[in-house]
Amino acid sequence: MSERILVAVAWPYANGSIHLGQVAGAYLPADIFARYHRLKGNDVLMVSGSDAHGTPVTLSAEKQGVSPEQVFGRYQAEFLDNWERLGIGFDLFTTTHTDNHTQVAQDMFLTLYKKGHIYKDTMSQPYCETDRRFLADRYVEGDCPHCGFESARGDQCDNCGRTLDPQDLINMVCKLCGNAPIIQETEHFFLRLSAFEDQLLEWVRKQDHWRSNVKNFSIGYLEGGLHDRAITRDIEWGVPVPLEGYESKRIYVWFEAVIGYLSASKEFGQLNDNEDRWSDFWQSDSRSYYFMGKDNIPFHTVIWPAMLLGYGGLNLPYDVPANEFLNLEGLQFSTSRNWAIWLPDYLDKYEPDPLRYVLSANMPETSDSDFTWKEYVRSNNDELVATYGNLVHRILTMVSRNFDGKVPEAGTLDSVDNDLLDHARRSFDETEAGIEACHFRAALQSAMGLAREANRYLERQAPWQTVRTDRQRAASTLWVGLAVVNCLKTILSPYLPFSSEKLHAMLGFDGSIEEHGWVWDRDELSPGQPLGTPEPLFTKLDESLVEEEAEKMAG
RNA sequence: GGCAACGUAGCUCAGUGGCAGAGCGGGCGCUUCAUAAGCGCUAGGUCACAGGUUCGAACCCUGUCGUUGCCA
Repeated sequence: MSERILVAVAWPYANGSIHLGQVAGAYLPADIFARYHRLKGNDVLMVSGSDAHGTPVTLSAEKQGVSPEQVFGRYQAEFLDNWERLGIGFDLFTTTHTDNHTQVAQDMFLTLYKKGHIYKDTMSQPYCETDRRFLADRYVEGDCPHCGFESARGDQCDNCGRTLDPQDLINMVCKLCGNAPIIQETEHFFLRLSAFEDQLLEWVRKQDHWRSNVKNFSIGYLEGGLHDRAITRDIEWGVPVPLEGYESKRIYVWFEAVIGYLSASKEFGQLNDNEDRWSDFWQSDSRSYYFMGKDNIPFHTVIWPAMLLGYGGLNLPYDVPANEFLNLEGLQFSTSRNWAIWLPDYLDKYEPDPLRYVLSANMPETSDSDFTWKEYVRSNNDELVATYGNLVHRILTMVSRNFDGKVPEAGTLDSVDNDLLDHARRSFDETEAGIEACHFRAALQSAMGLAREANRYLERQAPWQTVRTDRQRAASTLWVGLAVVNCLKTILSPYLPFSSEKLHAMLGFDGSIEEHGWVWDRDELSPGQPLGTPEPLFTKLDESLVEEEAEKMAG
C-alpha cells in the first residue's frame, strides 16, 4: 500500500554557502529518507528552498554593495548546483521570494488575523534618525551588559552567547552609520502563541515516536509558558503586510519562512499542472517529517504547529527528527570565523558518495559528532574501499575471469551459503526498519555488517581455490556472493546513490534503481545474465590529503 | 540564571536495571580471488567525579565539574 510522505527540510539563509554541518544535520538525512520511501513506491514530496528574506541577506547585500535580489539569486543558483552534485533529490527547492510564497504567507497572516490569532500592539524599537529607519536586531551593536564585549549584536552577544534585546546594549550604535539610535514606539502585529499552549502541550505529550530530546525539549519549552511574539518589522525587504496602512511593514522572517513548506508544496503542484496536489500532503492521510538542526526545534514543534492549528485544516508535523550538531576538527562550524568546509569547495575536489558515507556513519543523531579529514580518509579507505568496494570488486572479477562474465548457475547450497543469505535478509529488514525510524546511522551499520560478513564468507568458501577443484562449488559460492552484492546495492542506495546506480548496471540490470525498487530476492539474478565490466566503485585517498586540508583551514 | 541534552577503549560512537560492546586503529598470525584489499586471534576501559536507591547501577535519584542547544 502506497503511503504519502512529506519530507520538509530546513530553509538555508541565502547569504552564504552550505557547509558540511548543515548537510549532516538536515539535507543528507532528509535525502536518505526520501530516497528510501521513493524506492518503496511511496508518494514522496521533498521540499525546501532558499530563505531569501531576513536580515542576514540584507546585511550581506549592503556589505557587498549589491541588491538583496543579487545575493539570494547567487546562492539559490549555487544551492541548486550543490544538491545536484551531492545527489540531494529535492522535488522542489524554491525560494521565499516568489509571488506564490508571498500569496500563501499573506493568506496565512490574514486568516490568523481574521480568526483573532494575530493582534495589533506597540513595541519599542531602535530608530536611526540619520538613516531614517527602524533598525532590526542585527543592525545595532554595542557593549554587552553581561560581559562587556564591545561588539555585541542586538539579538545576541557573540562573546558570552547570551540572547539580548537591543535596548539592553550599552552605547548602542547603528551599524550603518555609526550614530546612536533612539528608541521609538512602533505598531506591530503579534501572534497569540499563548492561546495554543495547552493544546500544543497535549499534542506534544502524545508524540511517543519522537526522539526523546526533541520531545523533552518541546515539553519544557511549552511548560515554561509561551509568549506572544511580534511577527512584523519595519523593514523593506520581505513579504508585505497585507493590510491597508501598513505598507511600510514586512512579515518577520521567522513567521514567514516556515510557511515555505506549505507554499513550496503548492508551487510544486502548479509546476506539475495539478493545482490540488499539495492537499495530498497537507490535508489527507499523509505523514510529514521535518529535518533540521537542534537549534531549530521550537520553530517546528511549537511555533509552526501553533500556526497550523490556528489556520485550521492542515496536518501537523508527524515527526521532527532534529539532529544535534556536527563539529569540525573538535570546534564548532563558524561562518564568521570561516571555520567550515563549504560544500561547493568539497564537491569541486572530491566525490559525493564518500562524503555521504562518512557523514551518515557519523551522523549527529543522539549527540554532537565530529568531522575530521583524518577520519574522512580513514573511513573512505578502510570501510568504503576495503570492506564494501573491494568485496564487490573481488566477486565481480572472479565471475568475470572464471565464468565468462555471466551469472553462474548455483548447485546445491550448503549451510554456510544459506547462513549468509539469511544474514542478507536480516540486514535488508534491519536497514529498512532503521531508516523508517530515522535511525540512519544504525541502519547503515547493519548494511555494512553484511558486507563484512560476506568477506568472512568468501574467506571460508575460498572460491579462488574451489574453482580449480570443484567448479560447481565455486559457481554456487559466487552466485551467493552476487546475490548478496545485489542486496547491498539496494540497501546502500539511499546512502550511496551514485555508486549503487553504477553497481546496478555492473550487475547487468537495465534501468535505474528507483525503477527497481526497495526489494531483494536471492533469485533475482538469473543464471546466464551477462555482467558489465567490473570497475572499482570507490577510490583510495592519499593520506597527504589530511595535511593539505589542515593547512588550508589554518590559512 | 532557568530548561533540555551530552560526558563509555587510542579515535568515532552503540549500549537505559542482570558477565562492559562495535567499527577503525595497535600487536601477533593466516591467506593471496581482490583497489597491499581479506580473515582469525589478541591487547586496551575507575563507563566525567562524589554520594544515594537496589540483591544487583554505565543505566534510576541528588550534587559537582566540563561541553552543547534553547530561553530570560
